[in-house]
Amino acid sequence: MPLAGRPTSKDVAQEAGVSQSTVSLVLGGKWSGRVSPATARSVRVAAERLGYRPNPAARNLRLGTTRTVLLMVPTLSAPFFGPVYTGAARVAARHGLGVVVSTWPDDADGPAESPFPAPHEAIDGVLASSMPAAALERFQGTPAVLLDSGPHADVPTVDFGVADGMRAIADHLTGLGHRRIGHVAAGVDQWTFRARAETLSAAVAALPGGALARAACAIDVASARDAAHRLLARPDPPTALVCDDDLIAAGAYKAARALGLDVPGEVSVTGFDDVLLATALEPELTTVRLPAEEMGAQGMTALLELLDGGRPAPRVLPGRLVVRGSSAPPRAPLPP
Amino acid sequence: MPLAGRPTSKDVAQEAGVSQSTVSLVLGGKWSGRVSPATARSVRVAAERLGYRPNPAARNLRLGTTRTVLLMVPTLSAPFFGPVYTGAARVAARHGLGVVVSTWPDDADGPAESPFPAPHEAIDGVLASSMPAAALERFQGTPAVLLDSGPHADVPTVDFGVADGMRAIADHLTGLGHRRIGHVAAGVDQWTFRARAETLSAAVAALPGGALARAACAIDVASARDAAHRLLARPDPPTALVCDDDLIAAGAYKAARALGLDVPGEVSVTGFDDVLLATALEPELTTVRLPAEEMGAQGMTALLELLDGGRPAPRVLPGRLVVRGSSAPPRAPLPP
DNA sequence: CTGAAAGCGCTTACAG
DNA sequence: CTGAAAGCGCTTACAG
Repeated sequence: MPLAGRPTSKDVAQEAGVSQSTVSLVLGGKWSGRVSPATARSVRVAAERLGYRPNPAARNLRLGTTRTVLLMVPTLSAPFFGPVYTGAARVAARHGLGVVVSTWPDDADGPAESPFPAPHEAIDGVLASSMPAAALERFQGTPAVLLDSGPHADVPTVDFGVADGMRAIADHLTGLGHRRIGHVAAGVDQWTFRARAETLSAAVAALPGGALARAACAIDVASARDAAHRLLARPDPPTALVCDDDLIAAGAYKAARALGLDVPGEVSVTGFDDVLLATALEPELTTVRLPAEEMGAQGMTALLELLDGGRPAPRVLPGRLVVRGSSAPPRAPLPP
Repeated sequence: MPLAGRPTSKDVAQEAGVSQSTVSLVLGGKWSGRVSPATARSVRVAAERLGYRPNPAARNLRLGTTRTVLLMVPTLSAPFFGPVYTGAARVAARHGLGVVVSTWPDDADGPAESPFPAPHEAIDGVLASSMPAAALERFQGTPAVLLDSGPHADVPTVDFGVADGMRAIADHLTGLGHRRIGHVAAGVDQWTFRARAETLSAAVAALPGGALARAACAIDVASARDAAHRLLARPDPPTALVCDDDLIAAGAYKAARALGLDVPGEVSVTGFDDVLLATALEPELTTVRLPAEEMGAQGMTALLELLDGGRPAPRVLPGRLVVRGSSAPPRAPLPP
């Protein structure tokens, strides 16, 4: 019972010798012209002496709003979500709102079927990022904006121009002369990865002589390394590995090195996202920069609009191809 | 006014033709033996039909607890905090608590002096990680545990054995034969970095012929690269760079490469933390593994103890030296 | 088995 | 300038 024993505004009132409503007026900053300066001062002194802090639950109940927004993400370990939060928090702060982050509850634990909101759902709205296809029901009744989760009929969305980004990668590589492409694909059930796979498939299929091989992996270095290794060990290995994520590209680098293949001399590698890791790698990674912070900001803007009773239009944020040192023309094939 | 118009338990009661207290009993799962199954069913149906969700603010006020804990971190962009969250959330879930994350508010925005808690402080307790020296006052009155913030007289703490970890790095390098050490130091006002600097200084000072040069940087690749470059460009360059963070080590790699220096052949590099990046780099990074997830778990355990009225003892979690490919004996000095 | 009522701690008309 | 009172939406004794 952590709040038990905490002083309330009533205690402060008693200490200051005034009424509870006067305390509320003074500490709420609405006293000028309504309470004498001397009384206000004594209230402040009493509050300070008692270490009084208003009970947020009471205030939230009374006001009908918590001025807090929840950002839901699949994981906090992916570097992508830091900037999303930053962008959202920046816009929120400008409107006097706080942002709090949480991850999808592990369905392993606890009764998933509780009709009750999780406690941290004492919030005004939700920004749900990179949602697994299903999980939207949890928010019925809570204003929500979907980030990086694909188009949706009923809910406002902010997405990246993933297809354009993937096409830019494909164009870049085929422009360099690559024809045998390997796709090291994130085996994750999210819209963005489905869109990446479909776009790449279509782009390579449209290419005379194009051939696509695909290997799926988890979004971690070891799993990506193994998947890339499978592709590179084929009898007709790809000359370029298109990776669904910068982290996956790091795994591809490792696979190439293990096979004694130079990047980009013997195999080109591309990433997706342009997180910090992209420039920490050697060679620096050709990738598509996704404006994560902008996604957070636009998402929060849309949510504010929604909370205001508006119907925010879907937004799509273009990615941008960033060519660095990991892509080059394929080595001329040796005569058979 | 996002909550306006939402159905309340009163609406459900009316819809089901029962009293509000019966609704509360049924939906709260405390009805068996007190409400007839038929009534319970009709309440559930009515709640479903109206899309009723209990108001968490009312429930929190009534119960005096939110069953939510706030994890405060300096930034969400550092990969270190993902595992801290995971560990804390795991322990919390076991006790029916939720964890929510937030960053230190940018003091730039807003009136820092508000006597009111930020809205997201509708919580039972705080896990404050890697605090800037000052910021503790914000929690007066809220049960708090300090993570990675150094010892504290009044507040329970969980810390890493940073000094031991740094000594292990120093011993490893001096054991290899290094004498001229460069410290690429995080210029951040946090206990952990002060402890790292002091320990390294002492270790090198205790070493016959030991010499330490230090350059400070921000915790990002570019800033670290510049700092490392300054050290390596000295007339008597260090043969080993001790970096305060794995990310800083990535910058040191870049500086070495820019100067044509092989790692570890011509300069050894060590990191700290052992985040994912450490094994994505080439060569893989010698570093100290800090058990971040364990810190989150132990911190939450301590907080639960505190909420239970206990006085949890300070905890120190040992780091572990992980030797990989980035450290080697120094090249024998050429005769003068 | 069911309902009327108290009360959590605030904010804000309203009365004086 | 100040205070008494209503009410936000719950949970939980208590009475019947």
